Amino acid sequence: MKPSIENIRNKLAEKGLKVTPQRLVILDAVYQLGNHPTADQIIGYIREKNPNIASGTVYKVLDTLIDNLLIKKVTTEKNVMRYDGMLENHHHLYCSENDTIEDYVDEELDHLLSGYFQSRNLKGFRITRFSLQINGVFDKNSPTSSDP
Amino acid sequence: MKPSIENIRNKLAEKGLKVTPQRLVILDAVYQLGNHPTADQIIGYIREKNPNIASGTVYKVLDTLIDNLLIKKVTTEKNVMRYDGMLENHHHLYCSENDTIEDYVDEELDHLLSGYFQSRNLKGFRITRFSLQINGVFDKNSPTSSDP
DNA sequence: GTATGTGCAAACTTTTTGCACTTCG
DNA sequence: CGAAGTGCAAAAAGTTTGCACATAC
Repeated sequence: MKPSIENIRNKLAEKGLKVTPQRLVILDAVYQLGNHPTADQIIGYIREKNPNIASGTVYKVLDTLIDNLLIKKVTTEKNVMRYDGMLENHHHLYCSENDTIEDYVDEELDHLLSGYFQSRNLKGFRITRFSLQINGVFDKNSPTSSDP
Repeated sequence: MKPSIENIRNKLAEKGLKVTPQRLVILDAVYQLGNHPTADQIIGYIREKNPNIASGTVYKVLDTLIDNLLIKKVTTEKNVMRYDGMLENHHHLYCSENDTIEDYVDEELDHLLSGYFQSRNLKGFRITRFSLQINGVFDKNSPTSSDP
């Protein structure tokens, strides 16, 4: 599932980016950490094995990866940026209880939405993409939306 | 359309908040500025007529207003918070070209979405609300989504 | 009068920047 | 070798905090 280092090397090369150890390790960290890590979490993770990396470098590399469409930014209500290695069209489940963000892939929803906006053209606005922020709470009891 | 000062006074009082000049002027600024202002824009606007307000106060008041459900935060890809005086359920049009965010009210869309998620229950996640981020560009030519 | 709110200035967190040095290709 | 990338340390930007003073109710 998670791309191998060799795989990551290719992704960088395909974009014409120089393959540096820092870039490998940063992109790998985004994949390994999975749950939409902050820059800080990425730095922490990397420094375990690679204590010499500069935080400025991490920010620069993350920006480069974003510019080259290898990762995406995820907006949050806190003022920290979070990063996402998933590139396919998807939405997000925001859980306020423990600040987690889960990817939510739902092609049927995508079709529903694009169909909706195709008929109902927003005049003066050309849509490039959309994503649904779904807020709520993860719940161990898996309740239905209608509790007694 | 925009609430009068008297109206704002009532909103604060209804929530059991003390009606201070700072709160009046800050909430008024959010309404007047309209387009999802940043704290900085709010401070700038207020200082024109009221140069003595402290920025710490503005942040504290904004937090109070959020806690009391008088305004909402709007997330952005930049790391600045933006504030929104519109409370009704709505979505946002993000225009990357000039960093504007427009409110988008569409009850039909709301019904479509809540209907969709009622049937298709996300197991383990209790949805409290959702909002659609619609990214794109405002365009003077009002093109359809299917250009030749 | 008292709980609540404000001003101020300092501190904190996150992110950006500039420049000499290094490295990938 | 040369263009591109990194480290470092300083600083910018945005926001939070603590505490003495002020004010709404």
